Amino acid sequence: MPRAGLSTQAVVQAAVEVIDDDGVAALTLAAVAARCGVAAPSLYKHVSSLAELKTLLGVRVLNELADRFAAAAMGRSGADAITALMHAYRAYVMAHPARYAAMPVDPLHHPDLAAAGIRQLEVIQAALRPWQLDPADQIHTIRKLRVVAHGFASLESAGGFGLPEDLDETYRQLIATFLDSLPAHP
Amino acid sequence: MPRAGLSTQAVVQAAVEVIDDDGVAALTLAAVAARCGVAAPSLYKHVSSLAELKTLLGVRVLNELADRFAAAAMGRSGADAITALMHAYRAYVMAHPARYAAMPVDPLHHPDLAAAGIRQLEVIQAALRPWQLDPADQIHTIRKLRVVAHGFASLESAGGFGLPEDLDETYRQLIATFLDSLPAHP
DNA sequence: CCAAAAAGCTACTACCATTAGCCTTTGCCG
DNA sequence: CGGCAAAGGCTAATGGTAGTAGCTTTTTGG
Repeated sequence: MPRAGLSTQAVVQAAVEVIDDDGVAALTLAAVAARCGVAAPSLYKHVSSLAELKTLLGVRVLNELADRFAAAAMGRSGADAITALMHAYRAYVMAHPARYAAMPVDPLHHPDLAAAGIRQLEVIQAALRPWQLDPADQIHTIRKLRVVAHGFASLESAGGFGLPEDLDETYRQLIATFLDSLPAHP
Repeated sequence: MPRAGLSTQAVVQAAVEVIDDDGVAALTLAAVAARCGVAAPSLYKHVSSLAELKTLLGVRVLNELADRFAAAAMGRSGADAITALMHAYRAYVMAHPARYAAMPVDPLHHPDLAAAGIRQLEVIQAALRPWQLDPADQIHTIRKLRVVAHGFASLESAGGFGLPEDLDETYRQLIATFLDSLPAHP
């Protein structure tokens, strides 16, 4: 019985590979165990339940997207930074649709997910700084940005748009409309 | 062994009640059978599989939302009609979040769902008629409307907005921004 | 070098979808 | 009105799922 050398993060990594290959519905402990070369009950040494594995997967994916956000915003400001953020969001979702489907939509309500969710928020807040919005306006603005990015990305990744062509143009118009809705900034 | 008097539509109705009560994750044949007062295998006389039941549920929900759309648009035109449609969308989702979660996002790709999906589309097309958009613009415009309505409603119904207050204002702004992005009409 | 913790395993339970095959009710036709 | 076939229930069984219990082996730390 040689030891497989697993760890919690290795199990999460296997879960990512399972959903990348076969979709989020194929995420079972049996599939993860098979990929790790281990019997299913052995996973309980590293993960307390399937629900916890899904939460850990959520943390992983939230952080991955926050990294993309930070990279996209770096060295840009104003409308340029916002545009880059929104394109980074869409690019991530299309590159990893199953991971996006595994990303919880309400991270702030779960203690283990909140930190990763806040990382994303902070990047957006920083990008909006040039507009010097008052706190209430800032909340509405961040919400609207999320609505546009999440709405478009979730529809696109789920095949919700009938015709595949011209989606770049639709998204470009959405970003332009969102930017137009912001007050002028110095 | 008195007969329960089931039918396919009665089974779908029981499925609606199951998800309304316990969420979309609780939709199992066992739960539906219990609500019908019947053993689980008996459902196969009316429904060929759980997957088919989910499709039928999707048809039901798509048509229900299309009905709301039609009712909201009736007797209105222009920006007034669009505003009413978008509020009807949000109101339906908040009244029946589990049904919305059971609504397929890509109905046009499934033959059994396409008709119901097209009903929704036609109501939106009719509401946009005053703008006399050319076909390409019409596609982009309908997509943008869906992005805003679906993005907001799916985030709200999933608890994706941290603070509950002022959501009416956020949605109002989104609708206003969408309407501003349309060309002026006569 | 040994003891204890960590990390595997098998065996088991409970629940799920689905199939097979049986039996009773229902409705139609002679 | 009788009977027969179809329809709509049922139980039993299969294979897949999450999770638990308890055992064995490996690793590690004193």
